[in-house]
Amino acid sequence: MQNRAKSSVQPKFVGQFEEYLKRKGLKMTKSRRSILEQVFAYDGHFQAEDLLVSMRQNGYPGSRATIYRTLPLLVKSGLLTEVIDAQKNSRYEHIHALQQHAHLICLRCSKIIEFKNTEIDALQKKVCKAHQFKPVKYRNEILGYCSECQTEEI
Amino acid sequence: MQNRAKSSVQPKFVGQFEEYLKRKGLKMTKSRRSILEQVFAYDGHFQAEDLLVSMRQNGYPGSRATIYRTLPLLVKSGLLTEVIDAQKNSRYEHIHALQQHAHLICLRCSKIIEFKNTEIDALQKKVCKAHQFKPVKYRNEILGYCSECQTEEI
DNA sequence: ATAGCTGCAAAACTTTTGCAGGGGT
DNA sequence: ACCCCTGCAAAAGTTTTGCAGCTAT
Repeated sequence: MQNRAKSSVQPKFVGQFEEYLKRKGLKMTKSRRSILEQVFAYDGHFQAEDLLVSMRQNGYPGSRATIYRTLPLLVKSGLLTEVIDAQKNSRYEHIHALQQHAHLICLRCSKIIEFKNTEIDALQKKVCKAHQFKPVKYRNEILGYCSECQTEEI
Repeated sequence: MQNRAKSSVQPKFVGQFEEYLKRKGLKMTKSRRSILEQVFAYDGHFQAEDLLVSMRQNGYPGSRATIYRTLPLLVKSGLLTEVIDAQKNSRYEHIHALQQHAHLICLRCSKIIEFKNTEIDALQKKVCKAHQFKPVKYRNEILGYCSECQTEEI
């Protein structure tokens, strides 16, 4: 039972979550802290179910329900981003400090390639402003075939 | 039993679908034709279930399964576009001839506002090319609060 | 003390699938 | 004829929820 990933969450992220919770009149609990830790222990994109398995393996408690209840909170607190994959399931990725990015998702091998493009971001913000729309979440996913899977037909 | 919406599908769309089906070794059937008609009778965005109800109301036969099996074909034939809504369900809209567009989706009232931005489209294509990625489907949905629902907090 | 949390299991929902019979080409 | 299609109902799979007991503040 290696207590790995124990210190992988930067304090400022914990703080950001606590602040969000407080603002909403919610509480910081052991479960939520554990989930926060595990979430940041992930390198890439993961699903709720992945997280559950990972938590069980690492000896953390936590039920499926709690995970499903917590992930949206992390999204709303700004620590997590939700990506809808090719199978239309929710995948998440934590903000690794860097700027926002979008995804190319392969319909055959399910690979997810990240890309960033500040021009697109800027244009999107402009559109929102023009419509007096207050953006919360951007979905900018391009589905198709990656260079290795191009032979595949739709 | 008004036989409305009978002629709302332009022949060229029927042709396009037939061509796709032929290319795939599939058949044009009554069910598929009915679904095509009903799909083009819709003004805005609809879900599979909406279509089922609408077809029942208009006296068309057709089961849920067939609808779920046909909509993806229409997408692949290029006649329909899939949009993932705030609840993560599939919504569809037929191409009303015009160019591609993206969506602002209100998290509170679920309203869907369309917008087009050719600059964004061009940039996305450029990104794909840079990654040797063959795009099939673009998801460009911005979730947030429309001008009337801004008071709402997340 | 008082909200709010958690876990479990059941429920809810959309979407998919197996199968037996019907239908285009 | 052949293969594809359809309907039904059941299944699958993810996500949500009710409830009873527990826990931060």
